[in-house]
Amino acid sequence: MAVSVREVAAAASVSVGTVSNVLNRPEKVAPETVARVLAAIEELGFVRNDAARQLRAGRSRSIGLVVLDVRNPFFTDVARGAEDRAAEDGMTILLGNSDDNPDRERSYLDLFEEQRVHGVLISPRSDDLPRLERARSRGVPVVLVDREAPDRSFSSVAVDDVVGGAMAVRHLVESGRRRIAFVGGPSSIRQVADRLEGARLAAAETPGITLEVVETAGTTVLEGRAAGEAIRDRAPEYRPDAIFCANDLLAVGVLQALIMLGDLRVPRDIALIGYDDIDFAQAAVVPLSSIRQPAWLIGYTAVDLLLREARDGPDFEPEQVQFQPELVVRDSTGR
Amino acid sequence: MAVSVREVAAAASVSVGTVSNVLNRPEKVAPETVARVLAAIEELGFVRNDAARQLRAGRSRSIGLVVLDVRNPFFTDVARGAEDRAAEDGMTILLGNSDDNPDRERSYLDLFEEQRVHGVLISPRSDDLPRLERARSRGVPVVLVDREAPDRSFSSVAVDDVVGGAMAVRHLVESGRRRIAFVGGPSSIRQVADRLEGARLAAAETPGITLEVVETAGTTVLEGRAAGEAIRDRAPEYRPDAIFCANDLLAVGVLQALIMLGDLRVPRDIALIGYDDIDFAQAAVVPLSSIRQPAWLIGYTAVDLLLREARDGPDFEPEQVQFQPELVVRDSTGR
DNA sequence: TCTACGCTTTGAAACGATTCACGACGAACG
DNA sequence: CGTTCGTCGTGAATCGTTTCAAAGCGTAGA
Repeated sequence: MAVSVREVAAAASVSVGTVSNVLNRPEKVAPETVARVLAAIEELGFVRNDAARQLRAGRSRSIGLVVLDVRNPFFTDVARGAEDRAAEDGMTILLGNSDDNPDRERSYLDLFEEQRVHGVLISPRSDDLPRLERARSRGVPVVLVDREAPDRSFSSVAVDDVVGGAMAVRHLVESGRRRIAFVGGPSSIRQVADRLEGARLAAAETPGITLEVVETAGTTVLEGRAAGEAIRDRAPEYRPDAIFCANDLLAVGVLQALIMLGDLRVPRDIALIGYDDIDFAQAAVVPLSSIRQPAWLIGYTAVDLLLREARDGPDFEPEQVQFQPELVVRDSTGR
Repeated sequence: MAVSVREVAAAASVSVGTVSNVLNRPEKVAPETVARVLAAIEELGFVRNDAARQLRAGRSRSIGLVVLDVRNPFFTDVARGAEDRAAEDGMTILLGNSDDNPDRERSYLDLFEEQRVHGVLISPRSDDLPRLERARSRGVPVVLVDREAPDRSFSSVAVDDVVGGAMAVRHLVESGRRRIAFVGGPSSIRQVADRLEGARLAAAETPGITLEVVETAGTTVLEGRAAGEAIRDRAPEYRPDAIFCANDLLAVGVLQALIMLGDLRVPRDIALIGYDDIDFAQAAVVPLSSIRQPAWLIGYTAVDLLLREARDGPDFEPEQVQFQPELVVRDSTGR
């Protein structure tokens, strides 16, 4: 059924070795022979079998990427950055999304290991570092995305979420807000926990500021809407005067609840700030203030580190790249 | 370096065949032996080499999916549907995005063929059907997503974009609009062309309706903003009183240009309707009317067809599934 | 005691591309 | 004319898993 090098070789009256050379090192083969082999390939419709290739090579030409949620534009931007850098070296990205589920995360890791990927990029949900250690000890480079290893044992590309969280709350406080609510969860997600920590630090800087936590089960628009409805339905005196959402998706949901399904005004009654500065933040009902992260660059840099680690082998020195978040002020916090 | 079945076999004092059986048909092996082999696997840290597995099996356990743009939430939803259905059969989705670039589309197809994927889902940009024919003739099932084959020679899952386009314009006309602009492009994208065709049909139904086409180079928020700015900057008498965008991303961009960067009011000055009904449509500055498509279901169904085709072999009868679009009215068309 | 049967296990063959030591050939050189 | 060198091409060995015909072994029935 499938056409193999052997048949191509027969058709072109050369050996299989020559066919392989035409495919991989054409300059080593006489031009005339190259032409003959290419003609045979064309005629027979030969397509290289990547599995056989990989088997021989020992590893594949792809890189695994596990993200928390593909539906979040932030992560698709990261993926694009990764894809672009990978393409420069003729590599491919295998994209998996864990949905913040440790089992899914693990199953993607297993899958990637079986595929003998060139390396794994992961924004690990849980603190399953031992597992990552093991992968690495098997020779699979691992780069942490959007998260740093506690002991700097892994390379990582991250943005300081504690600083970002503090930025957001400091901005709210400076705009005159006092009763702040943090909407986000679950706290098992590192990003969420860090942003909250930053928020706490910033809140503590000024006396009289209260910081309440409204925990959500996830970070989607839907969950944001639910949290927003809960806040909207409180008696006015129990409502916060500002909300900081762990990401823009949540903020969009909160916005829907407050404005569209309720009759609160943003920012008059409640100020709102999100995180990630996705494309839609700017076009929201009330343009959303947010904390911007260089998503594309994160992905690009992560693959870059990964490839360097793969090249240098086990004596590679892990490297931590840290980007700084940036405050983007729009109407939702009362410009 | 890497641990192979051979070493596991040696460690457990069995043959390689038995190790393989433990992995694939444990019920055929004596329980005690299974335990011994599993212990050896655990101890040596054995990980199956998928390349070798595939080489033997002849094809991989993944399905290729080429989408036009991963940044469009519509397509990530399709991808999620596909992933969910694939997972039911222990398969994986390989995601590639063509960016509406025929070269990229082709290179992903090549890649998938080399990987010996189980099949390919594609929303083909160009009319490169011959290429798809060829892939299929090599035994790779192909299912068209969001597009139908002219001659019904391929299975497909689609939504009738002509009907959807007509729906949108009919709604605008019924709301009292007369001078309609269609924003979208390039027309080489089938979805864009079809939606425009539907728009033309609907416009022709009522005398006195004009339909102008504002062609864009792509379907992103950015391009929408550019088109919106061009329209905004016209003298009032040359402005349309309604805009139909080929997708929600464009509509969001137009919205930004009209309202945030300009001072036109939606829907008072101009009504606006998009397409896809992505999550953000509802939370836009002015909640966006749109034409909804069952994205997740499209992906799910496409994989389902694909797997059926793979099972039934070459005598499979191509099947066309067609979903109906649905009008969602929100403020942007003046509810 | 012998045959038949079922349950386990065995191990060589196969999948297809790549590699590499080696051979063939011709040209250049002394 | 013999030697050396360079260019091309060869084909067996290899990667790791799965498959499958066959064999080993114990038990039950004849």
